[in-house]
Amino acid sequence: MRLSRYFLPILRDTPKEAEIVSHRLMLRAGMIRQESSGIYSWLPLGYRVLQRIEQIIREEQDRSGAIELKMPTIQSADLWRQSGRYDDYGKEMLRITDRHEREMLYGPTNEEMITDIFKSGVQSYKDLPRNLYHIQWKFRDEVRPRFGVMRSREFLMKDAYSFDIDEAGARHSYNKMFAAYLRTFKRMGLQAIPMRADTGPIGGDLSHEFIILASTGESEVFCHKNFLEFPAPPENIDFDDRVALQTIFDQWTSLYAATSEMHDAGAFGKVAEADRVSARGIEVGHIFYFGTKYSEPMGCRVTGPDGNMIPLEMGSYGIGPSRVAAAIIEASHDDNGIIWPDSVAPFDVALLNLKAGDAATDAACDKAYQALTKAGKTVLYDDTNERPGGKFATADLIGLPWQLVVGPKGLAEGKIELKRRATGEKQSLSLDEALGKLGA
RNA sequence: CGGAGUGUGGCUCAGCCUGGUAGAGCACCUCGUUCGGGACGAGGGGGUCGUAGGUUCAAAUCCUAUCACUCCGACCA
Repeated sequence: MRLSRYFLPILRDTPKEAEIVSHRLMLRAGMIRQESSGIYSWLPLGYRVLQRIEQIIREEQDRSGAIELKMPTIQSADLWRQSGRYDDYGKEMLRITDRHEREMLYGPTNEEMITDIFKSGVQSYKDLPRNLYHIQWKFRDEVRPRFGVMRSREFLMKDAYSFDIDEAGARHSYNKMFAAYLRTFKRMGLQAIPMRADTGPIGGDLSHEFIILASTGESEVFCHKNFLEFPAPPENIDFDDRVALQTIFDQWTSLYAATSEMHDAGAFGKVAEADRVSARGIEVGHIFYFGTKYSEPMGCRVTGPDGNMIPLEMGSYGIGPSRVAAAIIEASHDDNGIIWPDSVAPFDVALLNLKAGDAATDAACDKAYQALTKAGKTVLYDDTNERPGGKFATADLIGLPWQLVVGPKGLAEGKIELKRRATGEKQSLSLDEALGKLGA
């Protein structure tokens, strides 16, 4: 993409409402724009990041055996009356009336709808287990939205729902998501720590929040420091291997880790002092096992082996990709701007033309652009005639993994600069060498 | 929802107290000089001062209402 043809509204000043670094940087880098309190547009650069995050989530959900579908944002109040949550959910739910005076709502979550869908499509225990997920916009009318997309009212959520015949099966389904989440966050460059969590309005008795440590996190968390080094499950893990998944679950829950709501100071005190981590954290995922809380009242049952009707054991599993985008920035930035992990960066390479209009420089940049594109790299080519200093600052702000700097001076010496954003390391190379380093 | 505060060109803000018909920096446009880590000069465009009402010869400024947004507390991906 040529910058001269792109839509990238960079801000030089920091908008005053932005309190935390991810919000500031997302606004300054032209990723998002506030439309209303807690409601944001994702501008082209931000949307690319969001899509990459979504794709990693999708790949790991699929790997674990979950099946993607798409449910609507608008739901009928009747569905929620069946579970009894229409009245329970309170003002956080955005209620809407259509032209026929029918009561509708903008979905804050989808347990009711998926249960309704599932029961209409499955009659036998032989059709189990299943896990269905979608990635869809949600709306929760937060009393106080803040921190940009970190706590917004409209937000994107991947929500998965598992259906099993019995508790043992449901626990395996839970463990699948547990392992998939560890892999998902690791791929995004985040070390997420599962912590025992309160189940809140979703209900149930087994629940973990996946927390990443960040000084601007909203919750206070306590954990064993070894969690910071734990490896995620490997790519080839067998999700049908109950023992292997239980082992992963046991490992990751063997040490102390809790949010402030679940914190047990006494238990934490037994952890060696040097191993204790008290920090602030950002919740990037939350998984629940809640048994028959929805299947029972909504009549989601199948015929079991003995011919009797059995209500399904369910769980739900959420990740907020829009929040994750902000969380990644909280975890990965410096004074100059964002430092994108390779896996979620909006483009792979920033190509900086230091003298647009100069024939030799333009030619070298064109060559690099084409070679990189052909090699499957995404390139944001700054072909504008801005002052070079501004290009460097902009490149650091938007934080692409690599910066390839091409100017007449370097070309004359046969050397151009390749900079790694994360380390600041710069190499002087010939154009071909630089392209080789980038895999082109 | 309780408490506090803010609305003035795209962004950051001054002006308001003490009414006299709107400013600065950045950004943007033109020309020129520049060009390797947020350039310089000259010229230029852009604002119903959140909205509605009121007071007044006169309102960004005073009064009333209203809307929006932000921050501090209880909820959540």
